[in-house]
Amino acid sequence: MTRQPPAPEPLEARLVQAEALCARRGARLTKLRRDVLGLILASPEPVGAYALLDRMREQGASLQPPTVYRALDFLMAQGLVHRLERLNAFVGCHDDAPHDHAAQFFLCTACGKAEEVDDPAIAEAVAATAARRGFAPLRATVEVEGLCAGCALSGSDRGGSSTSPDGPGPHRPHSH
Amino acid sequence: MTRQPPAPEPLEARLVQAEALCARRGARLTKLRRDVLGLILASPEPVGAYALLDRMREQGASLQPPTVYRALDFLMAQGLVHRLERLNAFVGCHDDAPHDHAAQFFLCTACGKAEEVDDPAIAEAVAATAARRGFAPLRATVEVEGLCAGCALSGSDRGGSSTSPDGPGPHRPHSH
DNA sequence: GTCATGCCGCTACGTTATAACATGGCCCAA
DNA sequence: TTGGGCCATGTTATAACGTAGCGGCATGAC
Ligand SMILES: [Zn+2]
Ligand SMILES: [Zn+2]
Ligand SMILES: [Zn+2]
Ligand SMILES: [Zn+2]
Repeated sequence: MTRQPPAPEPLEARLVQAEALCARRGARLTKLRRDVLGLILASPEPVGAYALLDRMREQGASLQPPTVYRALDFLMAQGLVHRLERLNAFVGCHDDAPHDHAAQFFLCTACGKAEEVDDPAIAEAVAATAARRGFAPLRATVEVEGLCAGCALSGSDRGGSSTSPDGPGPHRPHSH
Repeated sequence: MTRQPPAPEPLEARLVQAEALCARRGARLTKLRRDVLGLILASPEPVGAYALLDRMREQGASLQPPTVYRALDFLMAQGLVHRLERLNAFVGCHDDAPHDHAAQFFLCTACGKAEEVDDPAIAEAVAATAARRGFAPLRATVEVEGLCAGCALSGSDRGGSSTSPDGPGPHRPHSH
């Protein structure tokens, strides 16, 4: 039980998919960029740029902040990763064919996980309000903090080890 | 024409109102906090913490980052100011009786202004999606970047100096 | 070949935020 | 009056996040 495989197989598949996507666009998913993307996709939680830096270095690479940020810029431009403003962190896009799309995020303050959703109703509500004000939107940041389904259950329904064995706690709530 | 008074009068009124509000709650709007709030309210655009620090020092104060951040924490806890995640900056709440309320922001990348709105439709759309996922939201960040009505006009309708004489440009677009 | 382009290594720096500890005033009880 | 709890602030240092700018090197076009 030294490591459990949450999703080790789809990772490579997603990398291959990303490669194909970039190739189709004439963009170059270099080894560095691919490695960074791999680390992001492998992480169960959003990753900060400096955490990525550390992990790359642990893997033998020798690089500096600008290199990681450039890779992140590329990946964001390709829509392969999103930036979470509240966390100063990055997550892989869950879309099958990533592009520059409107997305919303639900961030659990207990377990630290980020769920990406693409809800047209939210996007439309925002667009409608913008239109009403004569505002021309370019991109919208929607990030909701709270408790995910699992943590909300184990938090209120004390004693019931229904879905998630360990309750909320271990994660630092990220004060802000 | 060295200075035009955009809203110099309501400022003091809003400070008095904030004082009354805090008093009613048993919170103490000290001189420091009041000064910080005053600077934020006086600014036509969102202000960064270190910009506040500089302005406080220009006014003779001698303080360090933690002091400003503590004041900002207090003001946010009272709902008197909001933090804009995309800008790492702060704005005064436009609500008449500020409290901890859901708000959305429209940020103009041309003129740098931030418009606060409180649109129930957006809040409800977010809440509905959260409920559907079993997610218990605590607070939502909604920040839309784009061009405000004035800048959108002067940007597309070149030559027409309808409302805003100077087109978009002088403001640094804040890359991210 | 050689030239342009794009990617990356690297130094140095700028910006934003917090930890940790010390100080001073205020109120109240002993 | 004296001590202690509480809150706001002062102070020092450092953590965390992000960028400017330059130069080298590979790749691919001509
Ligand atoms: Zn996405
Ligand atoms: Zn959770
Ligand atoms: Zn508000
Ligand atoms: Zn504008």
